Amino acid sequence: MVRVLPDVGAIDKEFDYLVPDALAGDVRVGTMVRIALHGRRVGGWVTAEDVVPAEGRALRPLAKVTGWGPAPEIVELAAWAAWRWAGRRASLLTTASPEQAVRGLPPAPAPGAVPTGPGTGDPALTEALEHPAGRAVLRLPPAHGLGPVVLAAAARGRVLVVTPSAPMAAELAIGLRRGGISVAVVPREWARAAAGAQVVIGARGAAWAPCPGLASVVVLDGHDEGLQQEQAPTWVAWVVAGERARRAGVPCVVVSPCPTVELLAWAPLVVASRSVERAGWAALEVIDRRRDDPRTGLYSARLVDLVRDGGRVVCVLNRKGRARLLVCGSCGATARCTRCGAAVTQRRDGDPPPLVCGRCATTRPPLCAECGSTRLAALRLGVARVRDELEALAGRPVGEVTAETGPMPDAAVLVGTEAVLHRVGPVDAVVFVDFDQELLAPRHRGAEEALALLARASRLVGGRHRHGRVLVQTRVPHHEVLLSAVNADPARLAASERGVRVALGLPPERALALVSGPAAPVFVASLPAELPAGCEIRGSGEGSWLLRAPDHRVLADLLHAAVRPPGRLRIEVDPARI
DNA sequence: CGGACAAGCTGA
DNA sequence: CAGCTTGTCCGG
Repeated sequence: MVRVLPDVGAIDKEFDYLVPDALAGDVRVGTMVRIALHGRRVGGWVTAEDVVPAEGRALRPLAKVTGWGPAPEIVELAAWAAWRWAGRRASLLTTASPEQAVRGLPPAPAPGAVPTGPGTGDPALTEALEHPAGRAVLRLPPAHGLGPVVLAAAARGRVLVVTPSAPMAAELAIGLRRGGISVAVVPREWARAAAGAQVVIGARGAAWAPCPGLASVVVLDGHDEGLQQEQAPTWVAWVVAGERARRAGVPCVVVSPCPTVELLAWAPLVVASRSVERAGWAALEVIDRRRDDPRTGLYSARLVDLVRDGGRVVCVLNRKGRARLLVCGSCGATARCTRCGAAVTQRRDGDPPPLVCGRCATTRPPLCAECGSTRLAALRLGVARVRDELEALAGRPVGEVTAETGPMPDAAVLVGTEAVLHRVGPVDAVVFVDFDQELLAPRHRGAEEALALLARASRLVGGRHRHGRVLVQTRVPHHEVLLSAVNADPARLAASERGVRVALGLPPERALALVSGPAAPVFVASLPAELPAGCEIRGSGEGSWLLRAPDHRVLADLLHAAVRPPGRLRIEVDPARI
C-alpha cells in the first residue's frame, strides 16, 4: 500500500492506494502514477511506501504507473520547499518531474574525458568548493568564462549546474560536449540526467533535476532574478540548490559578478584576485548629465561619437514601467528620497504638493535636496523619437529591439529595452541612455538590479582586454552602483545596500511575505492576534498585506499555522516587489 | 480540480 | 414546486 499526492491544484492532501502485484516492482517514492479519485482519473506522485492500512476502508488500486519521477530525497526537498515558500508540494514536484512520461532510463552515459590533475581547476572555484562551511559565494567578474568553472567542478564528480536562463544553459552545454563531457540539459534530457550524466545543467528548474551520485552543485549568476520563480510558490533556485546540497552532504557554490546582500548573508564569500576582477569588468564611462537641459539633452557628445563609429552598439532605453523623474531646474540633481535614496514623485494634493518616496513612502516638501531650489521639472523621455533621432545622429541605420519585436534587425546600432541585452551577441559598446530610471527604481532590489545590468553589459562587450565600452548617462554620477562598476568592486554597493536593508527592515535582515488575492482578508484574520516576537503585519489598503518576520523559519511556521481558506490566495515569500 | 448534493431563486 | 443556478464539501 502506498500514499499518493494527487497532481490537482487545489488538493494538498495524500490518499492511500493498493499496489497491484503486477506493478509492485515499478513503484517507489517519487514514482508518477494515475489514480482514481472521486470518480475521475488524475495523476500523482507516490510519497510513501509500505503504508500501514487504516481500519475499515476499502482501498482502490493504483490505476497505472505513468513512469519515473523525482528521487525520494527530491520528494522530501519538495516538502521542505512547500513549507519554506508556503506553497503546494504538487507544483514543486511538477518542476522536479519529466515533462513527458519516462518509462525507462537510457544506458548510463560514459562520463567523458574530464581533465583532472594539477592546473586544471580554477583556483578560486577550488577554494569555494572546499570551503569548510560547505557552501560559498564565489565572486567572479562578468567577463570571466563560466565554462572552465563548470569544467573544474565536473572534474570532482557529477555536478548539477543551475543557470538563470535556458539559453545560457544550452550554450554552456555545447561547450562542455565539445570537450567530450557527458551532459544532460534539463528539462528536455531528464531521463539522461537520471541515468547519470557527468553534468546536469538547466535553468532554475535544474535545482530539482535528477543527479544520482551528486558530488557538487554550482549556481551561475546567483544575483539574477531569473533564478526566482515568478508564480507562487516563489522559490529561489540557489536557496533550493543550497538546501539540496546540504542534505546530500556536498558543497554548493553560487557564482556571481555582483552577489546580492541576500547571497552574502547566506554563505561565506570567496573572491578572485584583484587583477582578475578588474580585468573582467568593462571600462565604464559615466556621463554626467546634470548640466544639460532636461528636455533636450538626451544625447551627449560622447554618445553621438559612439553611435557614429563605435562598431556594434547597443543602446538601452527603459521605456516600460517608466516612472517620471523629477529634476532640479537649478542644479540638475534628480529628486531622491532623503531617507532611502529612491526616486520621489510629486503628489497632486497639498499646498505645496509634497514629494513622496515610491519605496519607503517618506514625504517631504517639494524642494531640491541638493540646492534648496523649488524649481523641480518632470523629466520624460520622448522614447518613440529616440530611434529616429539616433539614426539621424549616427548617419547609419538603427534597429529597434524589445521583448515583443520579431527577428533581430540587421543593423550595427540597436535601440531597445533591457530585453535587448538578453538578445544580442557580443557587441563593442553598450549605452544606457537614461540610467537613472534603473538607479533610482523604487524597488527594494533596484540598486542591485542596476549593477546586474552593468555586469550584463560588461559581459556583452567583454572585459577590459577587449576594449569594449559601457557608457552610462546619468544625473546621479556618484551613485554607489556606478562607483562599484567603475572600480570593479561590487563590495562597495553591497556595503551600502546592507545598511539600507537594515534601516528599512528588508531582506536579508528580515524575512517578508506578501499576501494577496480575494481570500487574503480571511487568511490574514486567521493569524494569531499575538504575533511571534519580531513579527509584524501591515496592510497596504489595496487588498494585500506584508508580513515581516525575523527569519524564514518563523515566517514559514507562521504562514503554516494560519488557516488557508477556500478561494484564490497568493502568498509570495521573498517578494520581488513590495 | 470537478462531481455531488443542498440550499436558494424564478416563473407558470 | 420543477428546473435551474450558486455554494460548499470532499476525495482513499
